[in-house]
Amino acid sequence: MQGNRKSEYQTRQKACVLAYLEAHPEQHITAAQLVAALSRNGTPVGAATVYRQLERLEEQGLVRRYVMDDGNSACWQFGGEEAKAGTCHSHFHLKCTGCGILIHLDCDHLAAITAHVREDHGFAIDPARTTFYGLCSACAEQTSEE
Amino acid sequence: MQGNRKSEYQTRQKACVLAYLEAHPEQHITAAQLVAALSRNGTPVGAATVYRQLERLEEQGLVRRYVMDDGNSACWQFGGEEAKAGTCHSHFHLKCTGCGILIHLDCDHLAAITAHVREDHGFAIDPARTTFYGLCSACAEQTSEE
DNA sequence: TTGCGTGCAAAGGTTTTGCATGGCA
DNA sequence: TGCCATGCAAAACCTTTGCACGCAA
Repeated sequence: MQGNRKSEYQTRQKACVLAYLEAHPEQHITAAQLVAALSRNGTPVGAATVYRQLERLEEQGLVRRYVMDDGNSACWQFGGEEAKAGTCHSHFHLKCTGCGILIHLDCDHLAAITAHVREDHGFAIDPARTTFYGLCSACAEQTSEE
Repeated sequence: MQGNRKSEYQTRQKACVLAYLEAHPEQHITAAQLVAALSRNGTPVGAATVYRQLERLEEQGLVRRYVMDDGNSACWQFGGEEAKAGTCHSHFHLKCTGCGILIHLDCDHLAAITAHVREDHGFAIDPARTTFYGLCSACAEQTSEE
């Protein structure tokens, strides 16, 4: 079931987008930043193409999309190798809305969620695309004392 | 840190916005829906006013703002006080990546997740911002036979 | 009366789409 | 060669802001 669903061309722009995200694995990057960075890199890519590539990469599970608190803009982060290798299919991610850190959570307890929801609610959760939002312990302290 | 900062007029529009949200405590309502609903109700309120009131209500903790991972729209829901109290108002959402349907999931089993992750992993999940992605039963069938 | 709240419209920003051209296979 | 991908620009979208008028206190 893996093969090429369609003929997908190998283009320079595609490689540039992915390469940049790969080079910044722990950063969340907005579309605008990506456009600017690539332009600065000497390999300019149109905004429309960036969005189209990001959409495609997201579908392929190579990058992950996050939404900023204001809801006006989204940012992307490379997170492909794990998702690609399939080692993430039983573990979830925690994204701190305070500092933006991404925590990989390996826990059998949580793996049971998928089964529970599928059996009791008829919904097949895709852990690779699902991220828990909240506050990490450090940010929680800051918030509480504010 | 509480309510009456003063010089807040009591207007019909303000009451209408709050009344509508109060009347639909378990629903997510977008600004556009709110505008449309109020207009249909015979008490039209301008979009700008709706946003201004929502912003104010959010500050006062009377309503809560949700940002969908779609990124293109935000929703509001009445119920700030309960959320603050921390009572297991664990209300997660399932979003089907196939048809886009949003399922509201009220389930005690899932409420335990929040507690577990907080205690064992030191991470305070915010159910309001967390959405499970996956496939609903209908879309799962379509995909499997494709 | 005073001044906040409202409405309309225009601005602001992000993301999507249309269409002709260019590049990969 | 065929066909996908790109780029530019315009559109679509949600949200915010400016300004004059209306209404609550």
